[in-house]
Amino acid sequence: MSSTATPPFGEDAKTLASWVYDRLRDDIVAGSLAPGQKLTLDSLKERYTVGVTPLREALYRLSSSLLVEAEDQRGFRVAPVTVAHLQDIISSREHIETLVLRDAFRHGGEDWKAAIFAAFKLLERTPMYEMDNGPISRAWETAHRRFHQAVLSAARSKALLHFQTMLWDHAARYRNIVAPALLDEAELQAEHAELTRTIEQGDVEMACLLLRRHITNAAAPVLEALIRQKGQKGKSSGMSFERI
Amino acid sequence: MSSTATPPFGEDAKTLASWVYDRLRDDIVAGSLAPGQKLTLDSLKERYTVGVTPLREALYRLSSSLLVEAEDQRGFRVAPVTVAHLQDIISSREHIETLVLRDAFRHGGEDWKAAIFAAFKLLERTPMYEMDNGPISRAWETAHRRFHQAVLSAARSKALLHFQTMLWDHAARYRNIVAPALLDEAELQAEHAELTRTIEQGDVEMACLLLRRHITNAAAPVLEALIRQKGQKGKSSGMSFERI
DNA sequence: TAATACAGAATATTCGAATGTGTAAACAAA
DNA sequence: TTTGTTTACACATTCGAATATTCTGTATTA
Repeated sequence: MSSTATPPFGEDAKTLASWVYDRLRDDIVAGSLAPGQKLTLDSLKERYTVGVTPLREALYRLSSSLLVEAEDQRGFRVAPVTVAHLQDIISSREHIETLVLRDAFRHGGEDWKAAIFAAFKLLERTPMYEMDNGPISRAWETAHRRFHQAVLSAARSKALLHFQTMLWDHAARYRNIVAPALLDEAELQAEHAELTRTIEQGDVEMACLLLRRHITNAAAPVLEALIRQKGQKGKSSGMSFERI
Repeated sequence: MSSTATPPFGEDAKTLASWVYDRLRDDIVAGSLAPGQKLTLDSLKERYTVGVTPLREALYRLSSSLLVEAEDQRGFRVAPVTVAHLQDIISSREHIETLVLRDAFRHGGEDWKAAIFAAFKLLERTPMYEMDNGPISRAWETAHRRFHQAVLSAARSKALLHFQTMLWDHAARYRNIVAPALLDEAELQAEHAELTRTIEQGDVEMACLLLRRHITNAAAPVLEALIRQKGQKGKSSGMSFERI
């Protein structure tokens, strides 16, 4: 359930602070740390077996990308999940990714298109679910991310790419929390295929349109489910507590 | 030169970490901490008379907004200043602020327009320079920021407003570092006036066009000066060291 | 000469303990 | 009961010291 790896940092993190940052981000995006949940230093110390120093550094980094809320003298909590916020994320992604895609077209060459195709093929071979009604598979999440990254990779704007990454994490979180088993794999993959083909043909306008529509479509069931959830329970499922 | 206030936090910061964060951001944006400069914990400890803990927390926050570069086990440095980066900031601002302004038009009412007018009037009364050939006055910077904030304040998108704030800080830094005494006060204020008037009249398209042009125009002399600087000195003025 | 190895200094990272701040329960007064 | 006050506890913040890593200059070797 929770990511119970011990500090001996497995991958490329060279400090505890970076290691626990990656871990916290993943756990928040995956939903293992619930929206609105209070992040006590003591509980996190136990969960990740690190001291407060690297924890606080990681939490502050996450607060800058709005996945964590920090308030002076009152600690940290996981960013809440609201309909308005999801709508904001979706709409911002549509705008930003369109801008970035145009930028990518301006600077991308054949290698760019080849990388997209490779990422698409890899994604195609990766199943979205490992069990029925289970969570979205980690492997698919990675491949999906890589595909969209490849699509935008030719863009030069560091700033917009930075924003895109932030928005992506938020969108992924909503997918995982609200609609673990709600996505239509075939439909998504068809959209990826069409986007790949259109980019290969060099049709900027159509590609932007498709990307935008892809974001809308993929988010639609998530948004609907969230609206239903929020409508029903006032506080029942301790999933998300609103502002005090 | 440097901001030598002692920790007894003057304004609203309730922790040393937040206080030193504000201070560092201001000093980086003002150029008191030079681009590319190494930010040793020891030197910062002395400069601000705080321990390493709040310092590191503040530095990590700044690294998320790209004003500071952090590298594991190698500490922190002020983000370098480059022509490509400035161009990216300008172009991103044009795109993002246009989006946000459209959003503001969708949701803003008379109170919004009134707030813009008030901020404009305040800015009009604030002189940009206190001495000839000196730095841009703090008061003008604040009033200028407030005016542009007012223009965008009716927008609902938290995400885009967050991005806008980040970009603004970067743009302000380039203004301060590259072209302290280069801006044409009268021209800028004329553009502010025209923008205010156009928004009052409710002309969305024209307002977006003007805002975009304002960003371009205001940045132009800064960009030119930077290109000249970079062209001349390889390393002479220890102002900016490029990547290793 | 160039490349490598090493010692010592400089620096970054992390922990545990001390301090300060907010919060909720217990109590007192109205 | 309601309102305000105190107190005790939980928690966040911060420091100084201990540890680990990187950097710099010097010596060694091919």
